[in-house]
Amino acid sequence: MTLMEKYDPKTVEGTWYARWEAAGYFAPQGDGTAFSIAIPPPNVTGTLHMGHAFQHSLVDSIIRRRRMLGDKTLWQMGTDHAGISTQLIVSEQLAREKLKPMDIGRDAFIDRAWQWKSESEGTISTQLRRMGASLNWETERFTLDEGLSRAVLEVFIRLYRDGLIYRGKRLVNWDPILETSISDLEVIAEEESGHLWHFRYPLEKEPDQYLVVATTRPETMLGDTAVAVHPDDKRYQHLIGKNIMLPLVNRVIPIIADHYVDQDFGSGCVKITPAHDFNDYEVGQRHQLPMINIMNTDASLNNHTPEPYAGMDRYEARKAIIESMQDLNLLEKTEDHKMMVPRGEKSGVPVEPLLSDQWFVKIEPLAKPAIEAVESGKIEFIPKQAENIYFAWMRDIRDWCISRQQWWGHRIPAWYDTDGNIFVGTDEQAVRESAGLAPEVELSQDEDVLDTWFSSALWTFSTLGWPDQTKDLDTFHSTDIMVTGHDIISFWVSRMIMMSLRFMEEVPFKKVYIHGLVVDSEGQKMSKSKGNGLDPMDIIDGISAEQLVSKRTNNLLQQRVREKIEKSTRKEFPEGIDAYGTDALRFTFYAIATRTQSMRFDLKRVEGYRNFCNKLWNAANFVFMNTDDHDLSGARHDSIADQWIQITFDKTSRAVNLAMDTYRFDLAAKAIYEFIWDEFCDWYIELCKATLLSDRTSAEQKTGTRVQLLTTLEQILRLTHPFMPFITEGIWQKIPAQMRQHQTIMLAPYPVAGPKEDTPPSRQVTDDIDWLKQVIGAVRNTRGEMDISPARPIPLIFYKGSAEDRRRLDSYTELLTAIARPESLTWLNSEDTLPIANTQLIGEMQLLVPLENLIDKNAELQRLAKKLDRLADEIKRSSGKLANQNFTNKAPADVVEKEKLKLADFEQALNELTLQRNKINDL
RNA sequence: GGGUGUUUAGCUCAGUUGGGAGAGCGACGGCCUUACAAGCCGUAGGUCGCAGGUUCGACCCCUGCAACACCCA
Repeated sequence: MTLMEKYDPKTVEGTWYARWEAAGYFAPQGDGTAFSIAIPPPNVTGTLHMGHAFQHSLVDSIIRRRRMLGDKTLWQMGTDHAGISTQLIVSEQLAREKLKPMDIGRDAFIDRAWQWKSESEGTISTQLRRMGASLNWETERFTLDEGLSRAVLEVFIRLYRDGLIYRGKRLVNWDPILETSISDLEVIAEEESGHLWHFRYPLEKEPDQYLVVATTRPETMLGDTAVAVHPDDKRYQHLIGKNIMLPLVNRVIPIIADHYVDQDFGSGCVKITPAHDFNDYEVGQRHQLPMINIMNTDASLNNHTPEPYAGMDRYEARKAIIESMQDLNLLEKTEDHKMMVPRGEKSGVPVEPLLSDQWFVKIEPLAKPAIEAVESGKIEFIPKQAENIYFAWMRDIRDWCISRQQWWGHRIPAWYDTDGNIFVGTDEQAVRESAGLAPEVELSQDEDVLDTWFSSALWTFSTLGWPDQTKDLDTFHSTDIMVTGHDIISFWVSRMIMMSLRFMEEVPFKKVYIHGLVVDSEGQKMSKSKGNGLDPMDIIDGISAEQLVSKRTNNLLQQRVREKIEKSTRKEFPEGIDAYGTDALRFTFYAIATRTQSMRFDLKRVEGYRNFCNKLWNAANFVFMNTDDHDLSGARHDSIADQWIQITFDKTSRAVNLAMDTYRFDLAAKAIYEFIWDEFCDWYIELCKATLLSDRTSAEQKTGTRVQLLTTLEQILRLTHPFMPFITEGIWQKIPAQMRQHQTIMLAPYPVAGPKEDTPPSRQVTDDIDWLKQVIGAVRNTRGEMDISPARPIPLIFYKGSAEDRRRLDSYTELLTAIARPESLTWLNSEDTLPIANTQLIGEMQLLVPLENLIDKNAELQRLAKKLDRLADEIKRSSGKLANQNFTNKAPADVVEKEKLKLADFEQALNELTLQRNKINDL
């Protein structure tokens, strides 16, 4: 049963996923320990980006390994409704029909949103399946489905009753395009260049005197209700308590003293606009300043502002105000200024701090136990340092604004009567009943919906059936680990911890693995606007340069940006992207999953692992070629190589299991890669050829080798399956059935080697193979250095060897002959005279290749000179160390002893090679 | 401004109790050796960011500095 000649990922990956899913392998089974992970819910209408692909690859390896280890494993699937994003998309669809949401109304809008959801929800699931993610689809959930909505209601109502949800007028981040509040976390502040305008504010009683205030946002002056100076600022102390006549508005406002002011910034005077700046808001609270809201929800100025500014857009007003101030000779100067501009993550426009009625969760009482859960170790962050991000956020946390002025989401279960009294309950009927409201009392429900993260915060338990006490909830909560990015600790991880502790009275997960960010080969964050993103599907399936360019520049409005992206894309991917397959992509993710905050993604790396797949494929091909059509049931005799490969495999499986237990995916990948390529392919298979191709080896020996080839391959496949699920299943299914006790490799046991085996017999085996490797290495070295074709047999002389060397040479002549291709093997004792020869040292023993007819005298002398130089350096270093009494006195005895042995080795090598050099020199 | 992290071969990165600097890719040289040229064999290449300190001994621990990245103001 030979395999195809060349590894083709498309053919290999084929239909396995569909078969696994149909067979129900992803569902929890057996009666092992429960092990569960909840997927960080992707947006239901979204697509899979590199970060997702990376993250889910990591989780899938964890899940697949646990499943193979016999755990009752659940990877819970689900999606969220992505409130703002979806609202935006539907609004854009409407805009193309020249409609606004208001034109069609709330119900029709929500219908459109559901329609869009059903059209696009398949994308992300298909992509997850392409990644091989072994999610349990049978219990898939959605934040807006019936059960999860019930959970949201329950939580809202209970928090409200407990006084942890309140409604209030607060300054919130307002997105003037979306016309909704957004949370702190949905605001992206980036440095931009702007201006600092210095305005003169005249004193009320002495109009010829003035203070200078500097502002980056002149339009807000219309809402100023104070000017603040630092209490210790000597320049202004005499003015504290006096008043300013606010220009343009002609409002009298006080000069106050507050420590918030930075004396060294600008003039040291700060205008205070409590209704339009977060810091000013705090100052305003401290000094009981009036708050004057000067903006409408679209960021135009409202009628609290004087003519002619009322009705102007904020930037129009800015221009007009600067001009007016200049006309009044109140503009002292204008400076260029770099500042952080907060923009809405979704809309991209600068957000406005705006005073409005919003719903809030009082965080402090929830945060306290959440902090304790991490401090006490009930929840463990991996890596540990990530806890700092969490603590920093949690200890300085503000109340969470949970209302959004949108339609797509969980509508806030609050009703108002005409007097503005608030009633909270599951529905209007329930509210009326519990509040004993007469039927004629008019009630209207709050128009707003809840922040998407409010429902996501309940994720670990709501997906398992809560508020119902289901069996799944009982079995799988707390979940075992949450795998997510550091950017989402505050958004989501912290909130899940708070909510789970409150409502489940247990942690949502026992561990949090925080992974880094996947960035492009230049170290830049991947983003649509930069056009440097990669689609995981394109790496799996391949894509032409043309398609890639059009994909990256699609939907980009600015011509200049399009051209730039096209240019950089064509430069980086002149030939497009090859189809590398899921297995190679996944393996790349494991290999780069180190402990750093960001990982550069380089396609060269994927190519390397695609080659690795090809290597594995061909190794399997070799194994099958040599085992098919052979009777493997007969007596077997295991060679040294057969024993060695099993010992080495066990070592590898120990390393992989340890790496996975400590979440070092990179080390696991490395151990597997090195075992398969270096040990199995480069050494074991080559050694096997010696046995299999020789007519001097017995049938028992051949059988031993054939069985061990198959056994090792089968174990490799199981060890590698969690990382590369497709190729491993593909090959595994071709292993003779009697060696497979399961229908699928997915449910076959994961290789776990017993305690470390360092018994004398096993050490003997590995030492012997090491000796063989060294001898063969020395021969190859000689051939390489002396430019002798591998096809040309050369005489080999073993000189000054020990009895052990002699035993090995006698035992492994067959193997040595097959690989090293000697013309002859000669054993010389130390008293024998030596021929002129190339010399390689193997411990005490020398391996000589006589130089007659082979020699290039100068080249050989050069080679030896180089080696001698190196040895001289080492000897200098080593002897210097040993001459230092401090070292010999203070260092541990074994370290000193080791150093002495080293020095002796170096010196011996130096002597031998010097002798050689002199001989050659004399030629 | 505060916090976190990074700085090791040309590139991307490992280096887990402080004791002889590693891998992959790339480069160079040689091989169509009967699984694999997506391969095989070999070679070269590093004051481990800089400056101090601790130590018999520092890529590793401490201090300072620099550059870069991310997070929070």
